[in-house]
Amino acid sequence: MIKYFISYTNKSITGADIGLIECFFEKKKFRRRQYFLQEGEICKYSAFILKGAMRLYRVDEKGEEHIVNLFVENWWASDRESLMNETPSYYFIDAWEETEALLIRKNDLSNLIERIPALTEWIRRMDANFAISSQRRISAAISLSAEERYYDFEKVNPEFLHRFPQHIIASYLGINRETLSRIRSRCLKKQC
Amino acid sequence: MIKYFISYTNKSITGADIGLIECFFEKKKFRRRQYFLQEGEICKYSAFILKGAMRLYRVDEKGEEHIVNLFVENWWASDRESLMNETPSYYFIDAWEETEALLIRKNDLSNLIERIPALTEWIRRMDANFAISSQRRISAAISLSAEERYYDFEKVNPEFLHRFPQHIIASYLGINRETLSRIRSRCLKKQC
DNA sequence: TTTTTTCATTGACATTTGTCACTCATATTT
DNA sequence: AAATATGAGTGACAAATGTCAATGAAAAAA
Repeated sequence: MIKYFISYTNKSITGADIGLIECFFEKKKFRRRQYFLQEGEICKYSAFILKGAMRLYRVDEKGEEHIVNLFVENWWASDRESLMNETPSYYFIDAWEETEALLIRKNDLSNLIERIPALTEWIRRMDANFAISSQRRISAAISLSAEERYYDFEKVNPEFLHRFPQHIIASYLGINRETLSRIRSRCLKKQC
Repeated sequence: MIKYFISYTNKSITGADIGLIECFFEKKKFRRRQYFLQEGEICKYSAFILKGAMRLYRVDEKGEEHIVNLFVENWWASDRESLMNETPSYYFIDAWEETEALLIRKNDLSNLIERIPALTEWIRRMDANFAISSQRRISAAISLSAEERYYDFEKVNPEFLHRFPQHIIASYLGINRETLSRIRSRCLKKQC
């Protein structure tokens, strides 16, 4: 489990550090559809996903789910707004697949980062990755049509296509299932 | 100038640290419309804005600008994807207002962070703020109508309303100027 | 196996948003 | 002052996307 971390860093980590890391993280399994966070709760943990997939979504007044983010192996799942400010979350996070994750509390992570320089760098890289994917997503959302967003998604996240059903992908792209279905059938007719 | 940093951290910073920080940052002024980054260039610096406002945007095949982000005082302006991966940027960043900023190279910032623990914490907080605002933006983009997005924007960024013209705000929201104009006039008629 | 759920597709139609063309007002530059 | 750029508003119409309703297939549960 700790291998995931180590393989990312180029700096050496001592055995003592590894012990320290292991004792702050708590391994937890989530069954399909099990909540990691519910609307109104304060997010207490960041979850590093070892195996499986989670989704972060908002539920609107009509009860519709809107997929704000999808997380798979080696990504952090959390609502950073709630975690950071200790405010009730507007979102739900649940396991879409059977999931295994390492949980850590905000303060524990801060402490570890302070003590282990290699971790600092690794976490910054994860933050940068998140920032990059968010910027791409925003750029697509404001400047591409539904169809273009889908093809972009196909190109950037090909593995997601098989892992999540179409209505989840549609929601992630900000369109409804019917529209996505039509985009796909239009594409099949054109053989593209 | 360095005050901006210090006021954010709760930890004490020594005079030596301040000297170190000052010698890595380079102060630069941008005239209105002056580029900080152009499409195809590799982003070499992060810019911490002391005074003014910058915009990050994409230009599509038709030559239309799409505002991906707006930055004002105490925010970092950069294209993290280009900065991080040292790849040519897809975006432009320019000064919308007369702007004064502190520039720093990626490696210099990494070095400073490694040496000054208080900075680490502060930078993490900035990264978290960026993550929070990105998530809000994505959530709005995929789940709200143009009208709802505008009212949300009004609520979340009231200061932007007076600082940027309507066509910039429209683009930021992913709608066109005419639609925004109609949303506003509809609202005036209803006295809301 | 039978029974439910979940997921995908399609047609008819409504609504939202975009496009184009034109006008006016206000800054900004010459 | 005249000329030019910039920003905002509006009508007529087009295109994209959403909504509702119905169907069938496949997967999961009983």
